[in-house]
Amino acid sequence: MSITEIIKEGTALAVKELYDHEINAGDVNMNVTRKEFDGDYSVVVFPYTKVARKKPEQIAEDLGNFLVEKYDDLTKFNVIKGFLNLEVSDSYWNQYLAEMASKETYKKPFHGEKIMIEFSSPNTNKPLHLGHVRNILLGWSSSKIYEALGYEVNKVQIVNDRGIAICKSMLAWQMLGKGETPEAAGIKSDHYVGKWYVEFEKLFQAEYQAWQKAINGQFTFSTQKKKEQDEATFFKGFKNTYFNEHSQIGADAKAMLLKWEDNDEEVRNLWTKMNGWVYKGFDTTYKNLGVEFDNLYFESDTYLLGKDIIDDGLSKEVFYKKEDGSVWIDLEDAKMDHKLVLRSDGTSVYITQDIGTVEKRFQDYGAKKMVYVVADEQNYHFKVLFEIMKRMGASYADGLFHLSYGMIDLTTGKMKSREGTIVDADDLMKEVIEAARANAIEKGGLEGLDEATKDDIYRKIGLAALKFFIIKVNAKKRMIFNPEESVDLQGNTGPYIQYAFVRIQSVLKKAGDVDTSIASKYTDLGPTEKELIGQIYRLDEVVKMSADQFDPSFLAAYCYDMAKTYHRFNHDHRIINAESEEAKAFRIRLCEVTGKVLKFGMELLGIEMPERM
RNA sequence: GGCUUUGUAGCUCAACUGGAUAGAGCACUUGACUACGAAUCAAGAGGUUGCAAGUUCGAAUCUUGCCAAGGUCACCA
Repeated sequence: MSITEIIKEGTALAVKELYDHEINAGDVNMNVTRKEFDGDYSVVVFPYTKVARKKPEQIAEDLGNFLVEKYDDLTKFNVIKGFLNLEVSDSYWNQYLAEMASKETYKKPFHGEKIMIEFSSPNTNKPLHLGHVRNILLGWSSSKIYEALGYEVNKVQIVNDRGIAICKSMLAWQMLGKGETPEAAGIKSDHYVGKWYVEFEKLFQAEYQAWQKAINGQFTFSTQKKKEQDEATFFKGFKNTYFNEHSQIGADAKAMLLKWEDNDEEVRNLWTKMNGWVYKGFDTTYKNLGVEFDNLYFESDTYLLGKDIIDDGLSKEVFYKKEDGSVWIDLEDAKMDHKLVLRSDGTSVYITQDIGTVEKRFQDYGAKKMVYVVADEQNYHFKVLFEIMKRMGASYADGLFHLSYGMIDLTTGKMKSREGTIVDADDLMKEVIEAARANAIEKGGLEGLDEATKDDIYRKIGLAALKFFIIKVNAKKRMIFNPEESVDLQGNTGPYIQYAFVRIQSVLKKAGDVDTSIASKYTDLGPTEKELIGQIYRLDEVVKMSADQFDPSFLAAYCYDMAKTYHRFNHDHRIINAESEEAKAFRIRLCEVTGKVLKFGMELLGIEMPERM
């Protein structure tokens, strides 16, 4: 039994024996003792004042005596106000450390359960940006965390490879590209397709501007404007209508989409070619980010799915049909709205294909847990989707989870493609690696290594800075991205944690072969040493919490705290020239385990550790 | 307007899910390298947790009402 369980169970037992009152061991209110007090764990005794009919101080005294008397691993206690501070024996910590040192890995063995996690899921008309980076880091890290807990994880993305957006890129390339290729243009291929998307927008805007000044535009403005509305505001709001009803180039793009749906050979060939460029570019970006997927779903394969489920749902009266033939679901009793699931012409909408796709995924893989990493702007969509699946009686409905994360703002405001403030993923990675390189060269410390090894280290440091900067923030919250802070190497950063690891490797290397078997004879653990073991002890709990809440930021905070404690430990204690052989053995072992835990934890965040830096 | 999320130090974020004097980093001031790597450590200063009530032995956390910011309410995806 773990020491925390002993304390909880023991407290429950004490309350039963001393005050004749049943409590659940799991409900015992216990936490790590704050630094300013003596002890390792603290039990809050206020909740027992009613059943004990005593003052909190007296209750704490009673419980403390009971626990220390009964359990050898609890050696001392002190009482401050309503808090019972317990001290764990050095031998317990020492034994625990030995156990952790002997483990090959901290990963749990496969237990048979499966989970599918969807993340990234880009559109194919433009390259990946900062928003995708947060998405990918959350998805990747969650995958690693579930793997560490013994799940089989299927990492998937749905590639939004069809629709009006890619047709815009295709049309612009067809009109102005003159058969050029990304290679010929010397541009990374996904950026090249993105370029044509921008070109389309330019053409469209030019056409729209001209129309606004011409007689048709002026007539529309004067007849349809709201009171007091000026011309600029009106035309801003009118853009979509113009695209759909008046624009020539808009009509051309839509015609192309129809041809695509009709399997027109020429359009399909162009589509295959340009999407191919995009995938090639994405592959590079994913590789540089250090992520990969197990399965891809393409929207072009799935966008027609779901209609049969709608039919099924109609017969089950989950849905209802309006007179015009459109199909709806009434979710008012779940505090939502009426929602369209099939158009009056029988074609599907966004949610229809999601209904079909979720069923397909369950048939493909059979995971009871299926997770969608998607920004919080789609909260309502997923609420509706999950409610529909529940009403359809899907066996996996309770295992559906929307890992909803806040969008990223820049210090200058929101990211908006129209205002050119999108932070590109490739550029960003390049910048952080360059910053790491410049800094490392300035600091020195990599003498004697060849260029390739150095480059690999710069890459690890730069990416650690970027990734940790993003993943340390609570996933649900909106975050502000400051490019300068994202390349910081000091303080609460990825490189700070890497540096703790590098120091450990350096110590271990210098120490050479040390017989750690005598570590258990070291019986005079200092506060910092205990604190460090106490943190190591929390590993399982933190991984579990990150998994349960689908939020790697807990793990990020954990790694940082541990690195911080290690740096202090390293500063306060002599390791190689310790005061005794036992102390040396113990500290070497503590270094080993801390290094292993840090590396393990950071790996779950998708961050690599360098041996030197 | 309905629903929803957020508001904590100058800035970026925490607070183990209701516990002790609300903690870190950055920036600022000061000290520590002939100690196993100073990308480090130590110290200082910085707070009416948006505002106001309420529940509780105890509230940043729960409830309600205001204030502010974001998201969403398409036969778009």
